[in-house]
Amino acid sequence: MTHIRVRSLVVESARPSEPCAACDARPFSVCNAIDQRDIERLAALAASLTVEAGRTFIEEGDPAEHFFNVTAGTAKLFKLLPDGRRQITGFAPMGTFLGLAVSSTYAFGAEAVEPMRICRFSRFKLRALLDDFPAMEKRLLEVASNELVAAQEQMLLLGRKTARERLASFLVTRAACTANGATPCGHRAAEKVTLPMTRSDIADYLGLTIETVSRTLTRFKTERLIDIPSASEIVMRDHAALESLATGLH
Amino acid sequence: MTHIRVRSLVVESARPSEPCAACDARPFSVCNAIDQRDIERLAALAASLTVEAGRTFIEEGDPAEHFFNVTAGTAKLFKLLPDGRRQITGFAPMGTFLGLAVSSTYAFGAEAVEPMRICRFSRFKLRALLDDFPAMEKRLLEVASNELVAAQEQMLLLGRKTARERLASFLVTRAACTANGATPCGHRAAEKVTLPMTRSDIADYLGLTIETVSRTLTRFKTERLIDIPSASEIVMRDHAALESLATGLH
DNA sequence: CGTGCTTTTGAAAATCATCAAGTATAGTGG
DNA sequence: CCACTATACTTGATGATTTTCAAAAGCACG
Repeated sequence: MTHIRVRSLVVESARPSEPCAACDARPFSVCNAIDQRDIERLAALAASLTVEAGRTFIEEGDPAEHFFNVTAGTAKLFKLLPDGRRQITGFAPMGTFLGLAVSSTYAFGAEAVEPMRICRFSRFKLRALLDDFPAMEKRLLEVASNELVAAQEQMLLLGRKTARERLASFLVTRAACTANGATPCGHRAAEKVTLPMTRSDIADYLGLTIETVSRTLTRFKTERLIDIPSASEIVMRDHAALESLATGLH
Repeated sequence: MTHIRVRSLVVESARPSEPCAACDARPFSVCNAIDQRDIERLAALAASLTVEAGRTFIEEGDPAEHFFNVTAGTAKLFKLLPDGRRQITGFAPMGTFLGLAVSSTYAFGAEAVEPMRICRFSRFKLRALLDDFPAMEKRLLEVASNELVAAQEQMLLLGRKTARERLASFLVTRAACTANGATPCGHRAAEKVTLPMTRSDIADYLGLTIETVSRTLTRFKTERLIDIPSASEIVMRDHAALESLATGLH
């Protein structure tokens, strides 16, 4: 198989190997706003790419030529300061649409946390297509609205919550959004939370240091709020306590 | 961290006293996506209200029955924790569209910083109207995208910037967005920045305490970066230095 | 010219960051 | 399969920025 390097990602096929009609991520993405009979038009625009773990596939400040859709795996979205300080603004699981912006350059970077598959669309062509599919534009507005709400919640966390509250919030949200089977963001609280990201990622997401993340999790463990069978697995032992911590009730 | 809760707001007229066609805020708002000849349909949905300074006109968690458009004055948008900790997630100047959300309840509160005029729309009716005006829906998506970018920038500030950097960022952004005449968010850097909000508001916006805000501004003054003719007026004496501070260059 | 509010300033305290080892864990090649 | 190395994670001691507590100084308003 010939891998062609385009900037920092690997192009596996110009045509989606699994066309939109059979896409696993479709039920969770804006694409499902397009009817079965029209889906071919979307598929014609899509390039399916593989991104290996740790690879940056959107570079902050680069010309924004594409939209992306995460079809498998998870990405982290981040912004950097010149001296290297990093803020992860969100994690993008399967179904996430990326690249919404009016600006001509990307306002954030994106890097694969785990091996990923993404769908890439020409910004220009997808914009044109959107004119024919107002339903998809409506979905995009819904998605953007939801992200805005999530962003405000995150601002509350970053601006006003303690380290303990931040970690509790993170775990509770993760538990609600953990992929149990296929659902990327269900509502049932999971017992076990899988963390595909490193402590460093968590720290940069919560505005803390890795040491504080580690210490806080250890303390949760000694307090019997969680178990830590492995570094990337957390078992919620006292979901109620964590939730009340997360909402700021000490 | 003052929290005065007032439910009702002052309704001045069911019909806009200044109809949409002659609205000062229209050039800066999503409403200008609607043609002159169709603007009456929008005006028919709009109720123009006066909100006195300090009044809460959106209560977090209340049923989201309306959209709002700020036609004069400035609002602060915020989220609260049960113990009163507050995070201001943004300031909404003239032209801002409020209430975008899929949820049936408001995800944030809104309170007038200065005397305001707002346009109120029934969520249900405006949604219906939007189906006839895809251009306005497109504008809404643009607006939401821009706010998302701003939110990410704010997360970087809250999660990773020092107090000095936060204040510098705040002043630089304010300078760029200060209403010089009519433009609510121009690009020319203003010398003088007017701060309609209190130190407490600034603190809650930047994730700091009022004391830290005050001390940091005083230090900027002794360092000749700014002048503070009055508590609500800041003169940028060294815009370049503030900008490099804001971007994290010490 | 008080009265109540916001703002400023000072001193002490605390949370979280930094510096520094030490311990798992995973991936690699012998 | 096992050592070996690199990386990630944990734990401890110290330190600094920011918060908290406290009080004085400005300012607006009746």
